[in-house]
Amino acid sequence: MRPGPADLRRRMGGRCRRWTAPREAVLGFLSRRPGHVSVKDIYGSLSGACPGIGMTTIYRTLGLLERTGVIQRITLGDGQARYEFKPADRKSHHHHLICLGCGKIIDYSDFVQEELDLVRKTEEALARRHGFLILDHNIEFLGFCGTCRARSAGDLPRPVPAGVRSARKRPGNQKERS
Amino acid sequence: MRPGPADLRRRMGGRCRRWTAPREAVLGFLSRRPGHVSVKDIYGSLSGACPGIGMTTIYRTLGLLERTGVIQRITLGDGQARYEFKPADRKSHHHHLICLGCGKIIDYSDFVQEELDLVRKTEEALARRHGFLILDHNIEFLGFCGTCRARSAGDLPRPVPAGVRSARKRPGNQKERS
DNA sequence: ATCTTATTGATAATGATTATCGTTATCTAT
DNA sequence: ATAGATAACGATAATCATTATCAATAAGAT
Repeated sequence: MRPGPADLRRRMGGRCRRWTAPREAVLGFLSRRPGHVSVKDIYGSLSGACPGIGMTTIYRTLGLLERTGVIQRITLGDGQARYEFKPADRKSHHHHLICLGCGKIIDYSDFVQEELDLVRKTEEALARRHGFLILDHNIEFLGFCGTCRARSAGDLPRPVPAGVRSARKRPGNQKERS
Repeated sequence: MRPGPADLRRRMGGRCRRWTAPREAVLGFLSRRPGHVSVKDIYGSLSGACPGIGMTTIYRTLGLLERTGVIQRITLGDGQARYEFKPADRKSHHHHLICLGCGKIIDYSDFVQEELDLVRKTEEALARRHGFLILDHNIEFLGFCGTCRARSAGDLPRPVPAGVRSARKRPGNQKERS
């Protein structure tokens, strides 16, 4: 079942001094909404749960949630960070499949077992060889989805690369920053 | 041996109409310098090879090189894109090990074989299941390097998360558009 | 109910990346 | 070599995601 307010707060452990309406609203929204959410998505969706919430507060709260480990930050290179709620159970581990044509993101969770084997082995070796403590990992596949494959069959030298960054073509731009 | 001007240009195939001094300078610099280079690194290093080159040109050239597949763009989330030359040979395939404390990046190329097995299997399944054409993949491990482990032994609730994003604490910020 | 101070939010500042647009220089054809 | 068409350059202004400030507000402790 979906986590309630008390559960959400509990997940913060002693990592914050005060639990406020904006924090409840942001975390609640993320926990309830699957997928990769941008800051503007959040801002635009909180008029009900927390009217008058400011962008600054959202950014600050996201930073808090991220370092607490309750949410994950994802940077695709389109100049805008995305956030994703991390369910408490380990089962929901997944990775991303990104279309370079339209920017669509697909989550997949196949081969989790094989992946974990590889990852565990790699982690041990990296720890031994470089003195690193591994906490997390990301795997992403880049390519073209069915629709984009059909549309752009073999015209590589197009003016704009087409890529996750295609979003940049519009108005201003990011910064991407990563 | 290191690729010469003619080699560099050849690698562009028919993907650009004219070969110019700025392009030669940017690609030459990247091909010669290992690691993850920022736009400012490039700008600051080209006073010799191409005096007077403008930021705009650098950005445009990087975009061209990226969609041609000669270089790879890396976004770590610190608001600044990095670029890396892709050697022609397949041997140099590697991934990144990122320290959340100081942002240091270590390249590693262990377990390439196991990784390739996993990747191939995953690619086939994803292609079948989602109609995707996979072109590339990225794997990165996040954690703390030896130095940072020692320094911050167990004081998680620190004001600033410490993370790749630590760079953001300084002056302005990204936008990490990546 | 009162007090301390963590949080908030309006506003200005930052800085990476793009859009413009007149100028320059690469290639092609002569 | 030379001339012409136009791809590419570069100075400058514009965008926009993210941060820094700072006075006002409100959680949580006493």
